[in-house]
Amino acid sequence: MATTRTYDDACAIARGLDVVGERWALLVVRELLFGPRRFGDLRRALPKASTNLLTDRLRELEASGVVDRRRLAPPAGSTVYELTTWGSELAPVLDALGHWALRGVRPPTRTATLSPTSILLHLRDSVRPDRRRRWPTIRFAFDDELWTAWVDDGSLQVRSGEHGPADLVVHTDPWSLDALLRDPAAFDAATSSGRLTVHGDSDVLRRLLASAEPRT
Amino acid sequence: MATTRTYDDACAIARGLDVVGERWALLVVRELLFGPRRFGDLRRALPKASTNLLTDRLRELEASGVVDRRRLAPPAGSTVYELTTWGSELAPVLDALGHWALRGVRPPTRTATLSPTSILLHLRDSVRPDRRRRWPTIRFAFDDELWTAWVDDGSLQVRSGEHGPADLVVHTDPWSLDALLRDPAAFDAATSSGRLTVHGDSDVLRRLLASAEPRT
DNA sequence: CCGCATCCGTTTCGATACTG
DNA sequence: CAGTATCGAAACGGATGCGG
Repeated sequence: MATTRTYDDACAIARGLDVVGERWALLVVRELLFGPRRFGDLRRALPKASTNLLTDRLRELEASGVVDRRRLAPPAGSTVYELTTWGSELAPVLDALGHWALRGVRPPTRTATLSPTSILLHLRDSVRPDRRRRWPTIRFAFDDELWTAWVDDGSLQVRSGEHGPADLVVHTDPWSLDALLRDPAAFDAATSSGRLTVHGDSDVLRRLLASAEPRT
Repeated sequence: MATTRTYDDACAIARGLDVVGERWALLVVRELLFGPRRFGDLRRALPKASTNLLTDRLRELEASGVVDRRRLAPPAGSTVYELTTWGSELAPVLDALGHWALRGVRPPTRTATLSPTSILLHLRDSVRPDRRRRWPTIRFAFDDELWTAWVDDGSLQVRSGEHGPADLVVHTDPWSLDALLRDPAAFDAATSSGRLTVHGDSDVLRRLLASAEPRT
């Protein structure tokens, strides 16, 4: 059964929390920021949320107009969840929360999870790709889940899945990418140890990582 | 007993939610945005939160560095809660959430509560005081709780309590002020019915309300 | 496998009563 | 005024089952 409790407070902040304030709700939204995802994708991205909880949140977010549930055309026939227009407008809220947290929160634990979406969000917010250069399209492959990234107007754009052809393909995992964002100089060590594989011009990724602002 | 559960997710958004994602936490922060408040003030502002819950949230927010608990000097001797510097930096998060909610959320119910802080937040975000005019300091009195508002650099500033002398004093309640923000033309009806009492130049308040953007 | 539904122990919430 | 104590209800979290 889905949660329906309310703060019954007329303030816009409280009414917003009525919609996205339940536990895990904003993390589901986070996972949908870069495009549609299947139930199993969300499960892998949020392994510490139980399946019934995921189901409940998706139903509630669907009922309140934040998420759309869509069945893909046969023969694929699978169900995908994606943000509505209104739901995608939560991006500034998540951005503000993430930037606030970075300024004062304790470092993550050793057992913490890190989803592809999370690290790509962080990559997008960290890098400052040189506007004068032409940047090719990058395909990120995390354990067979694909993302597409490209530079538009001086900032990195990311979408889930294959958005057209890519000029280079990067196989890695979220934690290795996180380590490279902290220390871009470890690029060669990551490739030679197999934590990072680049098909195509690896200098593109090297330059992108090097453009990241130093971590606070 | 205070809540200590965690998402155990390395993403900054999740770590932020570990701190302010528990139920009622962000509404407690909202109530502290305009300055220090006592436990009883918070209780009146959030009447639907039980007292033990308020205690738990305040303790957690204190432990994580969002809220400071301070005992006033004798003879007052009362305890007040106020945001730390980091805690006050949650303002953009609450702003973003409130603005997002206004664009898509259902209207409040008939039984909803509306705290002085909530309506003053809305007032502050709605009005566009004319920069060319000199605006006097306004004291708002809601049921013996006082706020001070003044115009600085074209926007309304609000603080809880008495911040220096005020040029006019406005006695009202949150719902009446909300109604006037929706319909500034009802100003005279509000004064003659006693829902609004102004000591001083009432045209100041009239002009301020009239500068509000029409509601979406 | 995917997308849930059901069951069940634990934690948190919410309401009321009570104390220093 | 500023919280505790208590207790039933609800939500969470983990495991398992099940039809497609």
